Amino acid sequence: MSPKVTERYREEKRAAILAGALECFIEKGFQATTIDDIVRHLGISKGALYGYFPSKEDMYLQMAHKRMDDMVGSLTSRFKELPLAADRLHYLFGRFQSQPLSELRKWMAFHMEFMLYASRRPELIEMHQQYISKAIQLIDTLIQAGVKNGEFRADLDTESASYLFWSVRDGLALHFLLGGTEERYKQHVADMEAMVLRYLLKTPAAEI
Amino acid sequence: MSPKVTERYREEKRAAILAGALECFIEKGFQATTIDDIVRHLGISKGALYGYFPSKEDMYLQMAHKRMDDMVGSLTSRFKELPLAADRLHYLFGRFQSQPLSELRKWMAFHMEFMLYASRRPELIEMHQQYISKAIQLIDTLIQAGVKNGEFRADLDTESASYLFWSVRDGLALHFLLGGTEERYKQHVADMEAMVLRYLLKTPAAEI
Amino acid sequence: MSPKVTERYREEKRAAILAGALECFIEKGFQATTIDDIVRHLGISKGALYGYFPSKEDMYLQMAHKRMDDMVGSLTSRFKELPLAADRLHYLFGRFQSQPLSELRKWMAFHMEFMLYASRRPELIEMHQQYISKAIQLIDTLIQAGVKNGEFRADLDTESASYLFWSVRDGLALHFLLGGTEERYKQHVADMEAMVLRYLLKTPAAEI
Amino acid sequence: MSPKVTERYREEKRAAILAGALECFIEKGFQATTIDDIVRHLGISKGALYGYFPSKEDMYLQMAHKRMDDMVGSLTSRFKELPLAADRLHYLFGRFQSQPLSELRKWMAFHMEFMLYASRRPELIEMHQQYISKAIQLIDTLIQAGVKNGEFRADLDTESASYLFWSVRDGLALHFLLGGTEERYKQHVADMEAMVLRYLLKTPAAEI
DNA sequence: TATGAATGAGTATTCATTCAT
DNA sequence: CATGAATGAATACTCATTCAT
Repeated sequence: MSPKVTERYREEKRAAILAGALECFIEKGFQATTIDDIVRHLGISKGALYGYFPSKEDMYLQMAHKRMDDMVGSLTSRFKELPLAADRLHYLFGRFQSQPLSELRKWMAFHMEFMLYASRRPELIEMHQQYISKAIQLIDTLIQAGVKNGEFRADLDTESASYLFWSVRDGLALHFLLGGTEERYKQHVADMEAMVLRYLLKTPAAEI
Repeated sequence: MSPKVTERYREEKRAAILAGALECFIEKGFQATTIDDIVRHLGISKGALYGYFPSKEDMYLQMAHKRMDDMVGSLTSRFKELPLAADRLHYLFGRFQSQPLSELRKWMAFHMEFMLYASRRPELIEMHQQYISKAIQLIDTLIQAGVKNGEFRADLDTESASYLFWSVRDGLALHFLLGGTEERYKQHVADMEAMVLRYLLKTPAAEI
Repeated sequence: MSPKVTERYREEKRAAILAGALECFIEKGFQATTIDDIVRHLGISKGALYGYFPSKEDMYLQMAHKRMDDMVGSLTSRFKELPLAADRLHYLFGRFQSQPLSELRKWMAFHMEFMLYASRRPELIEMHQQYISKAIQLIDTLIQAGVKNGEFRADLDTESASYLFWSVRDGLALHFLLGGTEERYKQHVADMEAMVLRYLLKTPAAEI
Repeated sequence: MSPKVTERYREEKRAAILAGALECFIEKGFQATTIDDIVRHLGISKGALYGYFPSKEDMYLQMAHKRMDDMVGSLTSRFKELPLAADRLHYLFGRFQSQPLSELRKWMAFHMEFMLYASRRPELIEMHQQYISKAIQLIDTLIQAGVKNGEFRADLDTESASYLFWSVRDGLALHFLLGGTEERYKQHVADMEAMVLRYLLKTPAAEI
């Protein structure tokens, strides 16, 4: 009869379990992580975990969505302070550069395993498209604003450009998944920024 | 009793097994493919298979190497007929575009599974670096030739540019792993070519 | 604070729980019905349920007894209005015939599951004998009355006849557990009545 | 390349596993018997068992069919030596009587668990009807022969009578599942024979 | 009394690899 | 060399029951 307290408690516990499970997944991968790993890590019982999530797969899905929403939310709010499209992009590349490589690798592995997993399950593909389109739209909107501003070329296919943006970024992370130095990675991100801007900007002379 | 014949026979059988296994891996993925799947597909016995390969993992590794060597070899010989760096790149993008999406997806899934697999096994990372560096060097050499030619900008970090080249390409494939139309994919490859060339070429005005 | 009220309340709640649990058991079977199913069906909490019954098994047992007592009670009172043994039997067969097959099946499954369950637990067997003997005695008494009346043959082993009566009845239900039409079932019950009467009656010529 | 030897070996092993599993099922029941119980009992590995049967359920089904076929086969061949329908029935009742109660109980429990199990799985019901109809037809044919012979009444619904026959038999076994003495059981079987014959025979005077 | 979160033992099935024939 | 029967470790999920609030 006290839904408020219980509800809040459940929500917190739920989040705690998700966080603990994420640590496990990132450390060992989705498939390699067993339910026993997770409950041991969290210090709870199997039954407790299953009281909050119906399956391992479900935990995985909710986690991926949460991560994307967090990223989009954080960027959206930050972008409000940056009126110029080029500045927004620059901010983004700065975030890419400042993320430690070790962390990027784990995220990338997590993300890839999700995609691989989804690619064998037709019912997850639709859900994944929604997931990924949030990121595409974010950049698409950014580039459209840049075009309106007069910062970027008017003849751009903005959606395609958004795809390319994420492609270089994800492709680069992919190549650093298994090796490469922090230093080299930063260099590549810088060059990537140059390449992307040269592609978007009206006057190539303006490039870095 | 002549060792040559036996040796040749073994080699052919070995290649046949690898080819059959590859078909299975591409169809179902590495983990999902069982040894039983492979021997059933090939019409041989488990014992026979293990007479040629010590483990499933080993088959996987040899296959990945073979694939890369084939690609590099095929491109290297094709490049001899194309003196201009820009033409070589154009040829490459043409290959990207003409590959059916369904096939690309399978290759990408195969490739990703390999990387994910390697990322959890430190002993495989070194081997993967060699594997990947073959592709990097191919493009690095191509770009260096372009710089020497005077086709490309002299201030390029050619290795970095090579990384970016493969990054956009692989990143794009990654985004199309789970969905997207053939048409849209081709459009993105075309835009990708524009972006890369705009980055490499001296006179952006020269771009498509 | 008056114990009477509390006691009465407990008794009613207890009966309500038993009734709700019965519905679940009949619908899904004893083993397949979970405590969660029952409390969900009743809209109460697990703790509440365990405040009234020490275990799932206990609920099961009490339920079976109640059912048998109800049946015997109902028949006993009905029999008072039927002086002739043959009429009493005819009434019984009428009840068998008029019970919808779908309902009979559920009862039969319930009954069988109880027996199977008991057959693996020696401590329940004694209890089951009491349970079953109530039904046997009911018919035994009926037949003895018929013999005294002069309706039935004097050389009958009445207890054995009572066993046979229930055997045909339960065996028939058993055969219809998994299939068969309502129509066919009624036919069999009619023939069953003919067979039983032909066995009990002095003058076979008197049969239907 | 030696299918004969292998085939025979597989068949024997298959039968041995079935026999061992049956012992376990009869001892503990289908659901209560774990795969570990069975392999421990047989002294083989789990993998070996699953090389012969795809699932526990499948073993169960094959076993039930084999048992029925064996019974029908054995009776059919025995009946060839008994021209009179009444003798055939008498032989059957003799078999019922001579079967030790302890064994009957186990068979009955096994049989009941099968039915209960099937009653919750629509896809098994059809299969069960075929299973049971073999027994019904055996007796139906027997009774029809008796009618033609002039031994039995001409106005019988022979199929219905066949149902009644098995009903008394199975119902009796059901009542002795949980208790009762060997002696009492034999008495009931004898009375059952009397009841059934009195029902079938033209001249009741001819009974016992 | 009522609640419902937590417990944790229990189980069918898969599959890479071996090895006797 | 080839065969394929055998091995056995590994793993997600269920549910009757308890007990702190």
